[in-house]
Amino acid sequence: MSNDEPKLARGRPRTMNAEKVLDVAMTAYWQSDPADVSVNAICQMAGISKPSLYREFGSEDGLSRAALDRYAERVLSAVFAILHSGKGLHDTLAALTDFAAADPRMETGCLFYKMRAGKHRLGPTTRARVEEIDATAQAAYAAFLQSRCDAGDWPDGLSAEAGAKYLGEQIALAITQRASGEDPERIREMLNLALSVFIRP
Amino acid sequence: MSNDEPKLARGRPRTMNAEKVLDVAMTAYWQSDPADVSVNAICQMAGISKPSLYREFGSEDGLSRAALDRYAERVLSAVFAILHSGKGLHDTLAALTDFAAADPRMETGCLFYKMRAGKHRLGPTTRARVEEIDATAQAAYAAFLQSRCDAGDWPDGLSAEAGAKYLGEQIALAITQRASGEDPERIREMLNLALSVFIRP
DNA sequence: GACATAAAATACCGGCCGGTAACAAATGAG
DNA sequence: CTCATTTGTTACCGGCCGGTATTTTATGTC
Repeated sequence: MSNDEPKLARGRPRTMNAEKVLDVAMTAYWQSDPADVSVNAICQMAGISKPSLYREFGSEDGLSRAALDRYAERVLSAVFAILHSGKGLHDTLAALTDFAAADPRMETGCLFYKMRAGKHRLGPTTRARVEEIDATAQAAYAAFLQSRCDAGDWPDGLSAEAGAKYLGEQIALAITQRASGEDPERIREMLNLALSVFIRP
Repeated sequence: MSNDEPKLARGRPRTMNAEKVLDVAMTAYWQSDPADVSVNAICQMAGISKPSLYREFGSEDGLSRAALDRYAERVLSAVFAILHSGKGLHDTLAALTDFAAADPRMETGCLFYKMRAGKHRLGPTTRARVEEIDATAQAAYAAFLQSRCDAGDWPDGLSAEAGAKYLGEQIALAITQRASGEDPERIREMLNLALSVFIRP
Protein backbone atom coordinates (compact mmCIF):
# COMPACT_ATOMS: atom_id res chain seq x y z
CA MET A 1 0.00 0.00 0.00
CA SER A 2 1.28 3.47 -0.85
CA ASN A 3 0.93 6.53 1.27
CA ASP A 4 -2.18 8.52 0.63
CA GLU A 5 -1.31 11.35 2.94
CA PRO A 6 -0.73 14.81 1.43
CA LYS A 7 2.89 13.72 1.16
CA LEU A 8 4.76 17.01 1.50
CA ALA A 9 2.79 18.73 -1.21
CA ARG A 10 5.08 21.25 -2.78
CA GLY A 11 4.45 23.00 -6.02
CA ARG A 12 1.13 23.77 -7.56
CA PRO A 13 -1.58 21.47 -6.20
CA ARG A 14 -3.06 19.15 -8.72
CA THR A 15 -6.56 19.75 -9.93
CA MET A 16 -6.70 16.75 -12.25
CA ASN A 17 -8.59 13.77 -10.91
CA ALA A 18 -6.90 10.74 -12.46
CA GLU A 19 -9.77 8.49 -11.48
CA LYS A 20 -12.25 10.67 -13.24
CA VAL A 21 -10.07 10.87 -16.34
CA LEU A 22 -9.79 7.11 -16.34
CA ASP A 23 -13.54 6.81 -16.02
CA VAL A 24 -14.01 9.11 -18.97
CA ALA A 25 -11.48 7.19 -21.04
CA MET A 26 -12.86 3.78 -20.16
CA THR A 27 -16.40 4.86 -20.91
CA ALA A 28 -15.46 6.50 -24.20
CA TYR A 29 -13.40 3.50 -25.36
CA TRP A 30 -16.17 1.20 -24.27
CA GLN A 31 -19.14 3.10 -25.64
CA SER A 32 -17.68 3.64 -29.09
CA ASP A 33 -14.43 1.86 -29.96
CA PRO A 34 -10.85 2.29 -28.79
CA ALA A 35 -9.72 2.90 -32.37
CA ASP A 36 -12.22 5.72 -32.79
CA VAL A 37 -11.35 7.70 -29.65
CA SER A 38 -8.34 10.01 -29.76
CA VAL A 39 -6.43 11.28 -26.78
CA ASN A 40 -7.47 14.76 -27.83
CA ALA A 41 -11.10 13.76 -27.53
CA ILE A 42 -10.54 12.24 -24.11
CA CYS A 43 -8.77 15.35 -22.87
CA GLN A 44 -11.66 17.46 -24.09
CA MET A 45 -14.26 15.19 -22.49
CA ALA A 46 -12.34 15.08 -19.23
CA GLY A 47 -11.70 18.82 -19.25
CA ILE A 48 -7.94 18.54 -18.95
CA SER A 49 -5.01 19.44 -21.13
CA LYS A 50 -2.99 16.95 -23.09
CA PRO A 51 0.28 17.33 -21.17
CA SER A 52 -1.59 16.63 -17.93
CA LEU A 53 -2.83 13.36 -19.35
CA TYR A 54 0.59 12.43 -20.66
CA ARG A 55 2.21 13.20 -17.32
CA GLU A 56 -0.18 10.81 -15.65
CA PHE A 57 -0.30 7.96 -18.17
CA GLY A 58 2.84 8.39 -20.23
CA SER A 59 1.35 7.57 -23.59
CA GLU A 60 -1.84 6.60 -25.34
CA ASP A 61 -0.83 3.00 -24.74
CA GLY A 62 -0.51 3.70 -21.01
CA LEU A 63 -3.92 5.29 -20.91
CA SER A 64 -5.68 2.52 -22.79
CA ARG A 65 -3.88 -0.04 -20.69
CA ALA A 66 -5.07 1.68 -17.51
CA ALA A 67 -8.59 1.95 -18.90
CA LEU A 68 -8.56 -1.77 -19.68
CA ASP A 69 -7.31 -2.59 -16.19
CA ARG A 70 -10.15 -0.55 -14.77
CA TYR A 71 -12.62 -2.27 -17.04
CA ALA A 72 -11.35 -5.67 -15.98
CA GLU A 73 -11.83 -5.00 -12.30
CA ARG A 74 -15.11 -3.13 -12.70
CA VAL A 75 -16.87 -5.25 -15.31
CA LEU A 76 -15.08 -8.42 -16.30
CA SER A 77 -14.94 -9.44 -12.68
CA ALA A 78 -18.66 -10.15 -12.98
CA VAL A 79 -17.95 -12.88 -15.53
CA PHE A 80 -15.29 -14.49 -13.39
CA ALA A 81 -17.68 -14.32 -10.45
CA ILE A 82 -20.22 -16.30 -12.43
CA LEU A 83 -17.63 -18.87 -13.42
CA HIS A 84 -16.38 -19.24 -9.85
CA SER A 85 -19.80 -19.28 -8.24
CA GLY A 86 -19.71 -23.07 -7.93
CA LYS A 87 -23.15 -23.48 -9.44
CA GLY A 88 -24.02 -26.31 -11.79
CA LEU A 89 -23.58 -26.42 -15.53
CA HIS A 90 -27.09 -25.35 -16.41
CA ASP A 91 -27.30 -22.51 -13.93
CA THR A 92 -23.90 -21.18 -14.85
CA LEU A 93 -24.61 -21.24 -18.57
CA ALA A 94 -27.90 -19.49 -17.86
CA ALA A 95 -26.12 -16.80 -15.87
CA LEU A 96 -23.56 -16.31 -18.62
CA THR A 97 -26.36 -16.10 -21.17
CA ASP A 98 -28.18 -13.52 -19.09
CA PHE A 99 -25.04 -11.49 -18.79
CA ALA A 100 -24.20 -11.59 -22.49
CA ALA A 101 -27.69 -11.23 -23.89
CA ALA A 102 -29.52 -9.10 -21.37
CA ASP A 103 -27.24 -7.31 -18.89
CA PRO A 104 -27.46 -3.56 -19.51
CA ARG A 105 -23.71 -3.29 -19.02
CA MET A 106 -23.21 -5.13 -22.29
CA GLU A 107 -25.68 -2.99 -24.18
CA THR A 108 -22.93 -1.30 -26.16
CA GLY A 109 -20.63 -4.28 -26.17
CA CYS A 110 -17.55 -5.19 -24.20
CA LEU A 111 -14.42 -3.08 -24.13
CA PHE A 112 -12.24 -6.14 -23.84
CA TYR A 113 -13.73 -7.77 -26.92
CA LYS A 114 -13.52 -4.53 -28.85
CA MET A 115 -9.85 -4.26 -28.00
CA ARG A 116 -9.26 -7.90 -28.84
CA ALA A 117 -10.95 -7.47 -32.21
CA GLY A 118 -8.64 -4.57 -33.04
CA LYS A 119 -5.61 -5.97 -31.30
CA HIS A 120 -3.17 -4.90 -33.98
CA ARG A 121 -4.13 -1.27 -33.48
CA LEU A 122 -3.22 -1.25 -29.78
CA GLY A 123 0.03 -0.25 -28.15
CA PRO A 124 2.28 -3.01 -26.84
CA THR A 125 1.37 -2.95 -23.15
CA THR A 126 -2.36 -2.75 -23.83
CA ARG A 127 -2.09 -5.58 -26.33
CA ALA A 128 -0.15 -7.65 -23.81
CA ARG A 129 -2.85 -7.04 -21.21
CA VAL A 130 -5.53 -8.07 -23.69
CA GLU A 131 -3.72 -11.32 -24.32
CA GLU A 132 -3.26 -11.86 -20.61
CA ILE A 133 -6.94 -11.35 -19.92
CA ASP A 134 -7.80 -13.60 -22.83
CA ALA A 135 -5.65 -16.38 -21.41
CA THR A 136 -7.07 -15.89 -17.94
CA ALA A 137 -10.62 -16.02 -19.21
CA GLN A 138 -9.97 -19.11 -21.24
CA ALA A 139 -8.40 -20.78 -18.22
CA ALA A 140 -11.42 -19.85 -16.11
CA TYR A 141 -13.80 -21.28 -18.69
CA ALA A 142 -11.71 -24.43 -18.90
CA ALA A 143 -11.52 -24.83 -15.13
CA PHE A 144 -15.28 -24.45 -14.89
CA LEU A 145 -15.92 -26.99 -17.62
CA GLN A 146 -13.37 -29.37 -16.11
CA SER A 147 -15.14 -29.17 -12.77
CA ARG A 148 -18.46 -29.96 -14.41
CA CYS A 149 -16.77 -32.78 -16.29
CA ASP A 150 -15.54 -34.25 -13.04
CA ALA A 151 -19.04 -33.84 -11.63
CA GLY A 152 -20.39 -36.01 -14.41
CA ASP A 153 -22.67 -33.65 -16.32
CA TRP A 154 -20.57 -33.55 -19.42
CA PRO A 155 -21.87 -34.39 -22.89
CA ASP A 156 -19.44 -36.16 -25.19
CA GLY A 157 -15.82 -36.56 -26.13
CA LEU A 158 -15.06 -32.86 -26.02
CA SER A 159 -11.92 -31.67 -24.28
CA ALA A 160 -12.34 -29.00 -21.62
CA GLU A 161 -9.99 -26.72 -23.54
CA ALA A 162 -11.92 -27.00 -26.78
CA GLY A 163 -15.17 -26.52 -24.93
CA ALA A 164 -13.77 -23.50 -23.12
CA LYS A 165 -12.68 -21.89 -26.35
CA TYR A 166 -16.08 -22.59 -27.88
CA LEU A 167 -17.93 -21.26 -24.87
CA GLY A 168 -15.83 -18.13 -24.71
CA GLU A 169 -16.20 -17.39 -28.40
CA GLN A 170 -19.95 -17.84 -28.30
CA ILE A 171 -20.19 -15.39 -25.41
CA ALA A 172 -17.96 -12.98 -27.31
CA LEU A 173 -20.12 -13.33 -30.40
CA ALA A 174 -23.28 -12.63 -28.47
CA ILE A 175 -21.87 -9.54 -26.80
CA THR A 176 -20.42 -8.25 -30.05
CA GLN A 177 -23.87 -8.58 -31.57
CA ARG A 178 -25.25 -6.55 -28.68
CA ALA A 179 -22.83 -3.80 -29.66
CA SER A 180 -24.07 -3.84 -33.24
CA GLY A 181 -27.64 -3.27 -32.15
CA GLU A 182 -29.01 -6.74 -32.71
CA ASP A 183 -32.29 -7.61 -31.02
CA PRO A 184 -31.41 -8.99 -27.55
CA GLU A 185 -34.07 -11.66 -27.76
CA ARG A 186 -32.66 -12.90 -31.05
CA ILE A 187 -29.21 -12.92 -29.51
CA ARG A 188 -30.42 -14.91 -26.53
CA GLU A 189 -32.11 -17.38 -28.87
CA MET A 190 -28.91 -17.88 -30.86
CA LEU A 191 -26.73 -18.15 -27.78
CA ASN A 192 -29.07 -20.69 -26.26
CA LEU A 193 -28.85 -22.67 -29.47
CA ALA A 194 -25.05 -22.50 -29.47
CA LEU A 195 -24.79 -23.52 -25.82
CA SER A 196 -27.35 -26.30 -26.16
CA VAL A 197 -24.49 -28.53 -27.23
CA PHE A 198 -23.41 -28.57 -23.58
CA ILE A 199 -26.69 -29.87 -22.26
CA ARG A 200 -27.60 -32.85 -24.38
CA PRO A 201 -30.31 -34.56 -22.32
CA MET B 1 -23.41 -4.73 -72.17
CA SER B 2 -21.52 -1.51 -72.82
CA ASN B 3 -19.37 -0.79 -75.77
CA ASP B 4 -15.79 -1.83 -75.37
CA GLU B 5 -14.59 -0.42 -78.67
CA PRO B 6 -11.98 2.39 -78.57
CA LYS B 7 -14.97 4.73 -78.53
CA LEU B 8 -13.63 7.80 -80.34
CA ALA B 9 -10.49 8.03 -78.25
CA ARG B 10 -9.54 11.66 -78.09
CA GLY B 11 -7.01 13.10 -75.71
CA ARG B 12 -4.09 11.36 -74.12
CA PRO B 13 -4.50 7.59 -74.11
CA ARG B 14 -4.87 6.11 -70.67
CA THR B 15 -2.13 4.01 -69.20
CA MET B 16 -3.91 3.21 -65.96
CA ASN B 17 -5.45 -0.23 -65.79
CA ALA B 18 -8.51 0.17 -63.61
CA GLU B 19 -8.91 -3.57 -63.24
CA LYS B 20 -5.41 -3.92 -61.93
CA VAL B 21 -5.90 -1.05 -59.50
CA LEU B 22 -9.08 -2.66 -58.28
CA ASP B 23 -7.26 -5.94 -57.81
CA VAL B 24 -4.58 -4.21 -55.79
CA ALA B 25 -7.18 -2.42 -53.66
CA MET B 26 -9.30 -5.51 -53.09
CA THR B 27 -6.30 -7.58 -52.12
CA ALA B 28 -4.91 -4.93 -49.81
CA TYR B 29 -8.24 -4.35 -48.08
CA TRP B 30 -8.74 -8.08 -47.82
CA GLN B 31 -5.30 -9.09 -46.66
CA SER B 32 -5.04 -6.52 -43.90
CA ASP B 33 -8.15 -4.48 -43.09
CA PRO B 34 -10.04 -1.77 -44.95
CA ALA B 35 -9.55 0.63 -42.04
CA ASP B 36 -5.78 0.14 -42.16
CA VAL B 37 -5.24 0.78 -45.86
CA SER B 38 -5.07 4.38 -47.08
CA VAL B 39 -5.67 5.56 -50.61
CA ASN B 40 -2.09 6.78 -50.60
CA ALA B 41 -0.91 3.24 -49.92
CA ILE B 42 -3.08 1.82 -52.68
CA CYS B 43 -1.80 4.36 -55.19
CA GLN B 44 1.75 3.48 -54.26
CA MET B 45 1.10 -0.26 -54.53
CA ALA B 46 -0.69 0.16 -57.85
CA GLY B 47 1.96 2.51 -59.21
CA ILE B 48 -0.44 5.32 -60.03
CA SER B 49 -0.97 8.85 -58.82
CA LYS B 50 -3.76 9.88 -56.51
CA PRO B 51 -5.65 12.08 -58.99
CA SER B 52 -5.75 9.16 -61.42
CA LEU B 53 -7.41 7.03 -58.81
CA TYR B 54 -9.84 9.75 -57.87
CA ARG B 55 -10.77 10.35 -61.50
CA GLU B 56 -11.66 6.70 -61.84
CA PHE B 57 -13.39 6.02 -58.53
CA GLY B 58 -14.46 9.44 -57.32
CA SER B 59 -13.63 8.95 -53.67
CA GLU B 60 -12.30 6.49 -51.17
CA ASP B 61 -15.87 5.35 -50.70
CA GLY B 62 -16.19 4.71 -54.42
CA LEU B 63 -12.99 2.71 -54.46
CA SER B 64 -13.88 0.55 -51.48
CA ARG B 65 -17.35 0.04 -52.87
CA ALA B 66 -15.88 -1.12 -56.20
CA ALA B 67 -13.42 -3.38 -54.38
CA LEU B 68 -16.27 -4.91 -52.41
CA ASP B 69 -18.29 -5.46 -55.58
CA ARG B 70 -15.32 -7.22 -57.10
CA TYR B 71 -14.87 -9.32 -53.98
CA ALA B 72 -18.53 -10.30 -54.02
CA GLU B 73 -18.40 -11.59 -57.57
CA ARG B 74 -14.97 -13.16 -57.26
CA VAL B 75 -15.18 -14.76 -53.82
CA LEU B 76 -18.57 -14.54 -52.15
CA SER B 77 -20.13 -16.15 -55.20
CA ALA B 78 -18.55 -19.39 -54.00
CA VAL B 79 -20.66 -19.31 -50.85
CA PHE B 80 -23.86 -18.67 -52.77
CA ALA B 81 -22.91 -21.48 -55.14
CA ILE B 82 -22.70 -23.85 -52.18
CA LEU B 83 -26.07 -22.69 -50.86
CA HIS B 84 -27.73 -23.05 -54.27
CA SER B 85 -26.12 -26.37 -55.14
CA GLY B 86 -29.26 -28.24 -54.17
CA LYS B 87 -27.40 -30.71 -52.01
CA GLY B 88 -28.75 -32.02 -48.73
CA LEU B 89 -28.40 -30.48 -45.31
CA HIS B 90 -25.42 -32.49 -44.20
CA ASP B 91 -23.44 -32.10 -47.41
CA THR B 92 -24.11 -28.39 -47.63
CA LEU B 93 -23.09 -27.76 -44.04
CA ALA B 94 -19.95 -29.80 -44.70
CA ALA B 95 -19.15 -27.72 -47.76
CA LEU B 96 -19.69 -24.50 -45.83
CA THR B 97 -17.49 -25.79 -43.04
CA ASP B 98 -14.76 -26.69 -45.49
CA PHE B 99 -14.95 -23.27 -47.03
CA ALA B 100 -14.84 -21.43 -43.73
CA ALA B 101 -12.32 -23.59 -41.91
CA ALA B 102 -10.02 -24.85 -44.64
CA ASP B 103 -10.33 -22.97 -47.93
CA PRO B 104 -7.09 -21.10 -48.59
CA ARG B 105 -9.06 -18.11 -49.81
CA MET B 106 -10.23 -17.52 -46.25
CA GLU B 107 -6.76 -17.83 -44.77
CA THR B 108 -6.60 -14.12 -44.01
CA GLY B 109 -10.30 -13.73 -43.40
CA CYS B 110 -13.12 -12.37 -45.48
CA LEU B 111 -13.19 -8.81 -46.82
CA PHE B 112 -16.95 -8.65 -46.44
CA TYR B 113 -16.86 -9.63 -42.79
CA LYS B 114 -14.01 -7.23 -42.12
CA MET B 115 -16.03 -4.43 -43.64
CA ARG B 116 -19.14 -5.46 -41.77
CA ALA B 117 -17.22 -5.50 -38.49
CA GLY B 118 -16.04 -1.93 -39.09
CA LYS B 119 -19.20 -0.77 -40.79
CA HIS B 120 -19.22 2.62 -39.09
CA ARG B 121 -15.85 3.47 -40.59
CA LEU B 122 -17.03 2.99 -44.17
CA GLY B 123 -18.36 5.56 -46.58
CA PRO B 124 -22.10 5.60 -47.27
CA THR B 125 -22.18 3.66 -50.55
CA THR B 126 -19.80 0.98 -49.34
CA ARG B 127 -21.78 0.62 -46.14
CA ALA B 128 -25.00 0.35 -48.12
CA ARG B 129 -23.46 -2.39 -50.25
CA VAL B 130 -22.32 -4.24 -47.14
CA GLU B 131 -25.84 -4.16 -45.78
CA GLU B 132 -27.21 -5.28 -49.11
CA ILE B 133 -24.85 -8.23 -49.27
CA ASP B 134 -25.65 -9.07 -45.67
CA ALA B 135 -29.35 -9.16 -46.43
CA THR B 136 -28.80 -11.22 -49.58
CA ALA B 137 -26.66 -13.73 -47.73
CA GLN B 138 -29.16 -14.04 -44.92
CA ALA B 139 -31.93 -14.59 -47.44
CA ALA B 140 -29.86 -17.27 -49.16
CA TYR B 141 -29.19 -19.04 -45.86
CA ALA B 142 -32.88 -18.81 -44.99
CA ALA B 143 -33.99 -20.12 -48.38
CA PHE B 144 -31.63 -23.05 -48.07
CA LEU B 145 -32.81 -23.90 -44.58
CA GLN B 146 -36.42 -23.50 -45.61
CA SER B 147 -35.87 -25.93 -48.46
CA ARG B 148 -34.36 -28.46 -46.07
CA CYS B 149 -37.22 -27.86 -43.68
CA ASP B 150 -39.72 -28.66 -46.42
CA ALA B 151 -37.66 -31.73 -47.24
CA GLY B 152 -38.13 -32.95 -43.71
CA ASP B 153 -34.59 -33.01 -42.32
CA TRP B 154 -35.14 -30.23 -39.86
CA PRO B 155 -34.47 -30.51 -36.14
CA ASP B 156 -36.86 -28.69 -33.86
CA GLY B 157 -39.05 -25.65 -33.53
CA LEU B 158 -36.51 -23.26 -34.97
CA SER B 159 -37.61 -20.72 -37.56
CA ALA B 160 -35.71 -20.65 -40.83
CA GLU B 161 -34.84 -16.99 -40.23
CA ALA B 162 -33.39 -17.61 -36.81
CA GLY B 163 -31.50 -20.63 -38.10
CA ALA B 164 -30.20 -18.61 -41.04
CA LYS B 165 -28.93 -15.88 -38.76
CA TYR B 166 -27.30 -18.45 -36.52
CA LEU B 167 -25.71 -20.30 -39.41
CA GLY B 168 -24.42 -17.12 -40.99
CA GLU B 169 -22.94 -15.84 -37.76
CA GLN B 170 -21.20 -19.11 -37.03
CA ILE B 171 -19.62 -19.07 -40.47
CA ALA B 172 -18.59 -15.46 -39.91
CA LEU B 173 -17.09 -16.34 -36.56
CA ALA B 174 -15.09 -19.20 -38.00
CA ILE B 175 -13.71 -17.10 -40.84
CA THR B 176 -12.89 -14.21 -38.53
CA GLN B 177 -10.94 -16.65 -36.39
CA ARG B 178 -9.05 -17.73 -39.50
CA ALA B 179 -8.03 -14.10 -39.93
CA SER B 180 -6.72 -13.94 -36.40
CA GLY B 181 -4.44 -16.89 -36.93
CA GLU B 182 -6.37 -19.50 -35.01
CA ASP B 183 -5.52 -23.13 -35.67
CA PRO B 184 -7.75 -24.26 -38.58
CA GLU B 185 -8.38 -27.66 -37.02
CA ARG B 186 -9.58 -26.02 -33.82
CA ILE B 187 -11.81 -23.76 -35.87
CA ARG B 188 -13.26 -26.71 -37.74
CA GLU B 189 -13.89 -28.48 -34.46
CA MET B 190 -15.74 -25.51 -33.02
CA LEU B 191 -17.73 -24.89 -36.17
CA ASN B 192 -18.74 -28.54 -36.30
CA LEU B 193 -19.87 -28.25 -32.72
CA ALA B 194 -21.87 -25.11 -33.46
CA LEU B 195 -23.51 -26.62 -36.53
CA SER B 196 -24.24 -29.91 -34.82
CA VAL B 197 -27.47 -28.35 -33.61
CA PHE B 198 -28.77 -28.71 -37.15
CA ILE B 199 -28.23 -32.43 -37.36
CA ARG B 200 -29.74 -33.88 -34.25
CA PRO B 201 -29.89 -37.61 -35.02
C1' DG C 1 9.89 39.25 0.13
C1' DA C 2 12.82 35.55 -2.96
C1' DC C 3 13.06 30.95 -4.50
C1' DA C 4 12.39 26.08 -5.61
C1' DT C 5 8.94 22.94 -7.07
C1' DA C 6 5.27 20.79 -9.33
C1' DA C 7 1.21 21.01 -12.08
C1' DA C 8 -1.39 23.56 -15.35
C1' DA C 9 -2.29 25.42 -20.15
C1' DT C 10 -0.83 27.24 -24.73
C1' DA C 11 1.17 26.56 -28.69
C1' DC C 12 3.68 24.05 -31.31
C1' DC C 13 6.09 19.67 -33.89
C1' DG C 14 6.31 16.26 -37.77
C1' DG C 15 3.43 12.93 -40.00
C1' DC C 16 -0.26 11.02 -42.29
C1' DC C 17 -4.86 11.50 -43.94
C1' DG C 18 -8.54 12.35 -47.87
C1' DG C 19 -8.90 15.33 -51.52
C1' DT C 20 -7.66 18.87 -55.28
C1' DA C 21 -5.63 22.87 -57.99
C1' DA C 22 -2.44 23.54 -61.39
C1' DC C 23 0.16 22.08 -64.86
C1' DA C 24 2.57 18.76 -68.33
C1' DA C 25 2.07 15.38 -71.95
C1' DA C 26 -0.12 12.81 -75.46
C1' DT C 27 -3.41 12.17 -78.71
C1' DG C 28 -7.35 13.35 -82.57
C1' DA C 29 -9.75 17.12 -85.15
C1' DG C 30 -9.68 21.18 -88.11
C1' DC D 1 0.34 23.79 -87.73
C1' DT D 2 -3.19 25.03 -83.86
C1' DC D 3 -6.43 23.74 -80.68
C1' DA D 4 -9.49 21.06 -77.88
C1' DT D 5 -9.63 17.01 -75.18
C1' DT D 6 -8.22 13.62 -72.09
C1' DT D 7 -4.90 11.55 -69.08
C1' DG D 8 -1.04 11.89 -66.21
C1' DT D 9 1.90 13.95 -62.40
C1' DT D 10 3.60 17.26 -58.92
C1' DA D 11 2.71 19.87 -55.34
C1' DC D 12 -0.22 21.47 -52.44
C1' DC D 13 -4.61 22.16 -49.00
C1' DG D 14 -6.80 21.92 -44.35
C1' DG D 15 -7.46 18.73 -40.65
C1' DC D 16 -6.54 15.53 -37.25
C1' DC D 17 -3.27 12.59 -35.05
C1' DG D 18 0.18 11.36 -31.01
C1' DG D 19 3.44 13.75 -28.53
C1' DT D 20 6.20 17.76 -26.47
C1' DA D 21 8.86 22.34 -25.57
C1' DT D 22 7.66 26.30 -23.32
C1' DT D 23 5.59 29.13 -20.29
C1' DT D 24 2.35 30.39 -16.71
C1' DT D 25 0.32 29.59 -12.17
C1' DA D 26 -0.09 28.01 -7.63
C1' DT D 27 1.81 26.31 -3.77
C1' DG D 28 5.47 25.35 0.39
C1' DT D 29 10.05 26.89 2.11
C1' DC D 30 13.16 30.13 3.73
